Amino acid sequence: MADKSRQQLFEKQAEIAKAVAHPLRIAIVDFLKDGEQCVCDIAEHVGSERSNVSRHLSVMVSAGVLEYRKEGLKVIYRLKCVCILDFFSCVTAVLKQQAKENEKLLKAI
Amino acid sequence: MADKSRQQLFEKQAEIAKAVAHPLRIAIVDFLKDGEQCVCDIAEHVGSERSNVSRHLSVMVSAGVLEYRKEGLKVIYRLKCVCILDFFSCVTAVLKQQAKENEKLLKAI
DNA sequence: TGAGTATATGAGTATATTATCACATATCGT
DNA sequence: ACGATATGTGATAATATACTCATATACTCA
Repeated sequence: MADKSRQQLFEKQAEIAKAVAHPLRIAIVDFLKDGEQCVCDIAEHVGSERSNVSRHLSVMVSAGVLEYRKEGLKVIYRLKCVCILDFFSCVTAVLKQQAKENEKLLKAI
Repeated sequence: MADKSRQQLFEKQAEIAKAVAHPLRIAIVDFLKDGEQCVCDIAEHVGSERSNVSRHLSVMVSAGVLEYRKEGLKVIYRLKCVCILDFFSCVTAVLKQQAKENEKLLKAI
């Protein structure tokens, strides 16, 4: 039983991880950390088509990473849980470690 | 310029996120949080074929999430950066929020 | 009501990811 | 050197994901 629900937990976690495991989606989250934005402005900022961005946004909404509100013609998206930004500090830590290793390698040449 | 290197940063971050964006890989990381393990034991613990697990492991090594050492016949994997566990507290926070909302919904019925 | 704008979605294609099987490689003990 | 065991990898098929274009929907304002 614990096994089955553990499995489900892992799947749910994977869904959330997948939701931010794409360069464009990371760019979107990064943009939204400074405040909510409409699809239109997001698309322009990340340099992709609106329809594509719209789809990426809905993936992140499904995963529970983003939420939105409608305002007239526009749909405005924002981070649902700011804690998603912690994810990036974690990722950044991994990157820094890699950079440190590369530096060591370079010095060793 | 900042744009190009930003793009690269997002891609690198996505690579790391992808590395843990799979139920089996999350199960592996969860297993390894208690200490290093060989492929054999990991495969048994997560209930998958060794060759499959081996591939998942190498993905995570490439991304910089895991590292390994060889000991006789065995190859023993461990978390390279414990900070990857922070990722799970972040994901858990998202899940808890979702659970809270579902609870509210239930009560409203 | 009708033109214009923002967003979402269906369909199709291209690409990436995953699991499996068979086989290769490496290491150990005898 | 030989058999046994652990791990890694190539090839393939199944599946999932991403992007684009065309179109649908929803809202605003004149």
